[in-house]
Order: sequence, then structure tokens, then C-alpha cells
Amino acid sequence: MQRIDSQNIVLLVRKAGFKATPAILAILTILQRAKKPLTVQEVAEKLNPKRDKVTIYRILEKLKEKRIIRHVDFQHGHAHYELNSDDHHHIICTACGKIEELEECSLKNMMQQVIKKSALFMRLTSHSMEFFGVCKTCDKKMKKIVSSPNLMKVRT
Amino acid sequence: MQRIDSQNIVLLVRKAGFKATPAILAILTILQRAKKPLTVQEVAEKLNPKRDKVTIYRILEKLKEKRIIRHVDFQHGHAHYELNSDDHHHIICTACGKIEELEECSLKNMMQQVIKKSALFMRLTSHSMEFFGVCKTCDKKMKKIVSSPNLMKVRT
DNA sequence: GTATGTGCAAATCGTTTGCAAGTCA
DNA sequence: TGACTTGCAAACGATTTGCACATAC
Repeated sequence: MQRIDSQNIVLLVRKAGFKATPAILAILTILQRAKKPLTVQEVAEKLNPKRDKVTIYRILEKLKEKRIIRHVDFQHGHAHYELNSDDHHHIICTACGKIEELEECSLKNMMQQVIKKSALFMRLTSHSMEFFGVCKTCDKKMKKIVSSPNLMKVRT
Repeated sequence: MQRIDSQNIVLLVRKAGFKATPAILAILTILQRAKKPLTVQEVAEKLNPKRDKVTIYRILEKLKEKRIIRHVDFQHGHAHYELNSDDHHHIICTACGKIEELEECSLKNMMQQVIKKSALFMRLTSHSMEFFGVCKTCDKKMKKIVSSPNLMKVRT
């Protein structure tokens, strides 16, 4: 996991060609401290002072272009963003939304294979990879529902 | 690649618990003939007679629930759908949008590893995996732009 | 001082919902 | 017939755009 201390955030931002404004520094700090990819909404809630959502969208877009952060799609209908650290991916529970972070796996090998086999492409710049499943807790709940003599007892 | 002849589409649809209406049969046929994942817009354009987009959204959603088709995310801001055939994934050119289809690679091994390592999950139900890069054609164009003595000459 | 960043209002786009009418089994 | 489908209108939520003002460097 990439680490950025508060002094270096300023340098990082400037090197990317942006002004080190409070808004951009705050957003980067929030993403850095987050333990999971955040939505625009979640970033907005953590921001103090509050910022217009438009500002957040614009900052995230710029950071993404410079590859400082990356976009993650959990198929929830809205984008999630996280620091673009070393490759790691996620399993998302389709029942409760719980997210587990995965270590690198053998993705690098796979990417090399992919580009070697490709007829049209010569380099890969990014990828998206998420796994969806049902977490153990939800799995148990589901089994309970199926076998329960009284469906009304079961809460979601 | 899974094949469905026109008589069997009806059976497939009924087995999934849906009525074999012209709209659903047409949409399945379109997806079957498509060489790449289609957007709702693209399905709408190919439909004859035309159908309300709402109808297309609803049919695609139902087919997805029954795992007859799958959702593919190219980070283009709208969903793409394709028949849920054997695992294959895509490389998408971030410059021109060109799509190359990949063969299975070593994904199955990887998924087994993933679930073995996971503390919270016991089964995976689906995944998303797309690679983004710059295709050879666009790569050449970009190099031209950089080295060109007259930027105006280069078209996008 | 000037290019860049920000906030506000409004537009846009993909997608979803409610409801009445139509259709398949 | 009756449940499932469809179309239309309208709502919705995420994201984008235009423009005037503010700020970093």
C-alpha cells in the first residue's frame, strides 16, 4: 500500500500539475485514510468544510486522469474511488454489500499473458477486476430462510 | 461460445420462467448475433419493430438475473450486455474504444485461489474483468502527434 | 496577474417506477 | 382467465456543463 504523508501530498499534487488547494488535499487525505473505495457521496460526507459535489467530481476526475486514484466498479450504480496503490482487488457480497480486499494474486502473470496473446494491443494501461459472491454471513441467513418453518421470523 | 438456435430460444426463455414474447426473443437473437457486448441503445437500434427502451431495460434485467446474459462494464458510463457464454474478457482501447475479445486465460485457477484465500466468502457467483490499453493503431497516431513538427496536421 | 479551481444553477444521461392496457399459456 | 409483458409519462440519481467569482503560485 502506497503511503503519502501530509507534506508529500502537496508535492504529489503539484507534480501532477494541480494547485495544492484545501479541497484537493482534503480529498486525497480522505481517500488515503479510507479502508475501502469511497463513493462521491461518502467523500462529500467526510469533507470538512463541506464542498459542492461538482467540485468533488472534478477533483476525482483529475486525480484519475493522472492515475493518482483509480475507479472501482462494484455495480452499485455509482463510482467508487481509491488510491491507486499496488494491485489489489475485491470480493463484493451481492446480498449485503460487504467488501473483502484481495491480495495481488497472480494477476501480473495473467496480464503479461494477455498482452502477449493480443493481436491488436501492445500495452495495457489499466484493468478492472472484481469478484462477486455471497459472504458466509449472508449465506447462512439464506439457508435459514429456506429451511425456516416460519418465514416471518427471518429478518433482513 | 454457447449456441442457441431459434427454436431453442423459446425453450430457454420458458425454462427461465418467462413468456416467449416477440420482444424477448428478438433481444436474445440480437445478443446472440452480436460480435461484442451491446448497450441498451445499440439493442434498441437493432430491434425491429422498435421497442420502448423501458422494455429493453426490463428484459435485460430479467435475463441477467437468470444468468442468461451478463453485464460488462467498459467504464463508458452505460452498461453493455452479452450472452453469458464461457468465460472470456476484453481489452478496450481507451483512445478509440476498440474492443478485443480474450480467451479464457488462467482465470479459473485464479478464482479458485481467490476463494481459497478469502476469509469471509465461500462462493463466487460472478466477476467482472476488463483490461484497458491503447491499441496499436492509436499508439501509432499518438507517437505521430508527439513527434509531428506541425500539430495541426494530425486528425483525431 | 493569470491560469486554475470552486460554487451555484441548470442541463443531461442512463436507468427505474407507477399505472393502465395488451398478450401469452 | 390470470399472471406476466409492454408502453407511456414521469421520476430519479449520478454525473456534466456554463458561467461568474475566488484562489494559488
